[in-house]
Amino acid sequence: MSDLEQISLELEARGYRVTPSRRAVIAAILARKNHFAADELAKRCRGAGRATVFRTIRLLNDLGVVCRVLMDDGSPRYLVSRSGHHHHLVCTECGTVQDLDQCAVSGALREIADASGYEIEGHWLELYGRCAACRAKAAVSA
Amino acid sequence: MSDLEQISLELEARGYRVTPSRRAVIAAILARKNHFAADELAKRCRGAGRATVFRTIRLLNDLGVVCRVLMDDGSPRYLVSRSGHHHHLVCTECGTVQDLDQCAVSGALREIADASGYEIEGHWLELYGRCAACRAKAAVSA
DNA sequence: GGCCGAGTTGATACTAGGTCTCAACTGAGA
DNA sequence: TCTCAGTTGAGACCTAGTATCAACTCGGCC
Ligand SMILES: [Zn+2]
Ligand SMILES: [Zn+2]
Ligand SMILES: [Zn+2]
Ligand SMILES: [Zn+2]
Repeated sequence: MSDLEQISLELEARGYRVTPSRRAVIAAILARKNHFAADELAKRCRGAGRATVFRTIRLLNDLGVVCRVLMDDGSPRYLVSRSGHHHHLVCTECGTVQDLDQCAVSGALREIADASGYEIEGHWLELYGRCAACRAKAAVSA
Repeated sequence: MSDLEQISLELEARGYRVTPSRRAVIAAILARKNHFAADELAKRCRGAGRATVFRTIRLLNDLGVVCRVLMDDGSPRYLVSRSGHHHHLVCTECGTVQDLDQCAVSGALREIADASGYEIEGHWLELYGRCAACRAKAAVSA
């Protein structure tokens, strides 16, 4: 079963219609190798208007099919990624995003909750760095 | 020495002029008890135009006088806060922001760097929860 | 005092990244 | 076939800024 079909089934299972517009958006997303900007996808994706592209991205984000990633300049990008709680490691040179399978703050939460009196409900974490490939390239050219 | 004077000296020490417009913006910021939106400050602050308010906020942010905080709905707010690396704990009910004196991820960075091959350069972290006051209020009304 | 030039200002236009509105359309089920 | 909730898209609108640029300010120098 293709990714497109799988996502379609997921949509149907939750009571959403799988329309031609939504198919077009999902196909355009799956065709992107790396992360993408919503506006860029809207321009690239004939078959769905801008509002529908944004709505579909939000829908897929809610479903856990895509993740929203904040780049180091603060601009948002989207990424086909695994669902469930996780964070990303973004290369500041080439933009490659790597999923992190563990949450780097979960361990500290109890301590922070105790010290602050807050009941911690959620968090947002992005990590920025230079990936192995970019570091190797820099080492060669240096 | 007032906060306003202290910040003015800091500006002068870095080669920036302390103009009436900047004084007005800084005074308006210091008058805010909690965090504030840049646009809201621009509306409230007679004595400086919108562009100058935004420019001054950015300047103060660069100087470490104010911090940018992402609320849980993603909207940015600013806060007079200490300089240096730190994070914030935001109450999702009343909006109170608490400075955290320790960085909750610094311990995990080495491990993540080793596992990923990335050289980690920075990160962005916000924590969300319900503060002690809001929890107490909820408990009473329940 | 007068002049210079860098720093600063603010009105306005512009941009990114979205959301809202609303009339038109679609399609699954009664 | 009728119905009506779900969906769509053009376009208006919104927030959070940044870019432009002519005008202004002011410290330093003659
Ligand atoms: Zn890279
Ligand atoms: Zn986490
Ligand atoms: Zn609170
Ligand atoms: Zn930190």
